[in-house]
Amino acid sequence: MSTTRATVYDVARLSGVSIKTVSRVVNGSLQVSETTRAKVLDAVAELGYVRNPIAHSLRTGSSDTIGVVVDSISDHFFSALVSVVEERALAKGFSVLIGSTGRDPGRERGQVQRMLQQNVAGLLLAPNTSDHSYLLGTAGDLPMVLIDRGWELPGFDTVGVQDHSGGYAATQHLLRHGHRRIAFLGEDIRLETITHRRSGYHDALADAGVPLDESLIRTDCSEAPIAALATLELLTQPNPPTAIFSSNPRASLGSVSALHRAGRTDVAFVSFGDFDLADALSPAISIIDQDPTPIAVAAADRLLDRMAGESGPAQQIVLPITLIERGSGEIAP
Amino acid sequence: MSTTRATVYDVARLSGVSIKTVSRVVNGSLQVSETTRAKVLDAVAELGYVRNPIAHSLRTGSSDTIGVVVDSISDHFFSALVSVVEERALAKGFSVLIGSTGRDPGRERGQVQRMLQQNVAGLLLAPNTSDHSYLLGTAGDLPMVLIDRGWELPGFDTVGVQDHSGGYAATQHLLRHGHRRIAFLGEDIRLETITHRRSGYHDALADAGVPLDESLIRTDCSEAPIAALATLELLTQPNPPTAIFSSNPRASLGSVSALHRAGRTDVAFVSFGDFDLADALSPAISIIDQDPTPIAVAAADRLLDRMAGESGPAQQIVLPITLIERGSGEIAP
DNA sequence: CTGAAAGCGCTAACAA
DNA sequence: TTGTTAGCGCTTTCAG
Repeated sequence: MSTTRATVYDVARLSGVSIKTVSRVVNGSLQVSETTRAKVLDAVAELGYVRNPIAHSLRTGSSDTIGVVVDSISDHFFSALVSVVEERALAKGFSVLIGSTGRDPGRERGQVQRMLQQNVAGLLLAPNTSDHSYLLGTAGDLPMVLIDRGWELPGFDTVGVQDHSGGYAATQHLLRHGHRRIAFLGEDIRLETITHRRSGYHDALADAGVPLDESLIRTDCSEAPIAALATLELLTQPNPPTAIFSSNPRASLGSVSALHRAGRTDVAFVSFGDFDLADALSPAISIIDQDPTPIAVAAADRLLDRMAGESGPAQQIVLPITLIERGSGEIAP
Repeated sequence: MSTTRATVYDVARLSGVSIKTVSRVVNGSLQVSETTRAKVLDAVAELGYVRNPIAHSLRTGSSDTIGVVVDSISDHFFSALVSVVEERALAKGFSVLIGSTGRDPGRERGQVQRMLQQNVAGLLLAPNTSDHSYLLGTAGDLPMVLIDRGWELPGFDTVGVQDHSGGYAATQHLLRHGHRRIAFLGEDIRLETITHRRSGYHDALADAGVPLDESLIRTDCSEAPIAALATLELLTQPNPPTAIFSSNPRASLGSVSALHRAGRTDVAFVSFGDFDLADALSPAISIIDQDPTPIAVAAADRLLDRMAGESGPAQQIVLPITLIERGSGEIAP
C-alpha cells in the first residue's frame, strides 16, 4: 500500500469535517448525524485508515492488548491455555502479549511490570508464589484473572480446578483397587496446586487408615527426566510401591516412560492431567482429567467480561475434575 | 508504589537539567558529562522512573516488542519455538506479541497487519501459503525472519530444515529394511515443508525402482484423529502397506496411537518430528529429528541481529536433519 | 451536532 | 555539552 499511513487529519480533510468528528465516528460515538458519519466512513474506506493503536494508547492510557504471564509457554498445559486465550481475545479485537516466569517470582514481578508499562487492557496470570501481595500495589484497577493458583488472595478473580478432590479421588481409587503402598510424585515448589493435590493424597490415605510412608513421596519431580529417575529409585528400594499417583502430567510423562522401558507395566498408575498417547499405551493411563481448554475459556471470558466493565465481586471459579479409568489405575497389587 | 508514574519532566526538575538531557541519559547517549549523568541517574532511581514505552513508540515509530505469527500456539512445535524466542527476546529487553493464523492465509495477513500497527521492532513468521508476496508491500524495511517456509521469496531471511532430505532419508531407511509398500501420511495443505518431504519420499521410491502407489498416500492427516482413522483404513485395504512414513508429528501421534490400539505394532514406522513418549513405546518410534529448539534459536538470533542493524544479504539457514533409529523403523516386512 | 486547541510522554532539530 | 521548541496521532475539555 502507501508508505505512510493515513491519519485522522487525512480523513478529516477528505471528508470535510474536523478531526474530532472523525475520532467520534471511528470510535462509534452516537453523537454524530447519519450524513456526516457516512461521509467520514467513505473517506476512511478510501484512505484505508486504521486507528493508530500506539497513539490511542498513549492518549487513553489503555490499549487493545492483553497480557498473559505463565510459567513456560512450552508447557503443554500453558500453551493450550494461551492458545485459547489468544483465540478469544482476537475475536474481540485484542492482541496477546506473553511472558514466561520460569517459576521465578522475581521474574514474574518483572513480567507483570512490563505488561503494566505496556498499558495492557487486562492481565491473565498464573502466579508462582503464595505471596501475590505485590499485585495489590502494582495493579491498580487493571482487570486481572489469576489462573490455577492464588486462592488465598481475596479480591481477585481466579480460575482453577478441584486440586484437593482430585488428589483424594486418585488416591482413593488406587486404595479401592487394593493398594496400600502408593507413591506420590510431585514438585517441591510452593505451588498451591501441588500442595492441595498432595493433601488430598494424605487425607485419602488417612481416611483409609493407611499410614503415611515418607519413603514413597518424591517432591522433586519438576521435569520428566527427574520423574523417570525417581520412579526407578522408588521401584528398586527395599519396600517398593505397588502404585503411583503422579500429580502433574510432566512428571507422569517421565514416570510412565521409565515404567515402560523397565518393563514394569504391572505398577498401577494414575496421572493428574492428561498427556499425549496416555490412552494408546498398554495399559492405557488412568487420569484425573484437567483439560486446559475449559479452564482457559473460563479465565479468558472472565477477563474479557471484566474488561468490558463487569464490576461484580471477585469470583473464584473452581472447575470440577473427573477420574477417567483407562486401565493403569485399575491394576491390582 | 505511587499512583502516577514519573515522567521525564519529574526527573528533569529533580535533577535540575532539561528533559532532553534526561532523555539522553536514559537512552545511553554519550554526549553527556559524567556529572550530569550521575545527577540524572540519581533522580531516576529516586523517582523510580521508567521510560514510557508507548510514548517512546509513538515518537520513534519503533518499539520494544517483537511479533511472532504461527499456525497455532498449542502446536508443540510452535509452542517450543515461541518459548525459545520469548526467552531470547526477554534477554535483550523485548516483549513478545503472539498471533495464530489457524492456517488461514487471510487471518495470517490480518495478524501481520496488527503487528505492523503495533510498531513491532521485528517479526517472526511461519507463512501458510506459497504466496507471501503481500509481505513485500506491507513490511517495508521491518526486520523479518520466515520460519520453516517461504524459501521461494528471495529477499527474506529464512530458517528451516532439510525437508526433502528428511523425506528421502526416512523412505530410503524403510526401503533398506526390505519394505516395498510404504505409506505416506501428510496434509493436503500447500505447505512447502510437507510438499518437500513428500517429494523426498517420491524420489527415494523412484531411485529404488519402486513404483508409486497412490493408494498408499494420504494427504488429509492434518490432525491426530484423522491420521488415526487413515492408518486403520490403510491397514484394512486390499493390499496394505508394511511400513508408514508420517511426515509430521501430529499425524504420527494419531497413527501410532491407532497402531497400538489395533495391536499392529508389527508395522514399521518413521516419523518426521519427535513427540512425547516416542522413545518409551515398544517398539520405540524411529524419527527424523526436527528439534524445534535449534530452529528457534537460529531464527530468534537472526531476527535480533537484524534488529540490531545487521544489514547483510538475506540468509537461508537450513538446519541438517538426522535419522534416529529406535526400533520402529527397523522392523522387517 | 460539531470544531479549535491542548496535551498524553517522549525524542529530534536546531540553537546556544 | 546542554536547552528550547515542535510534534508523533490521538482524544478530550470547552465553546459554538
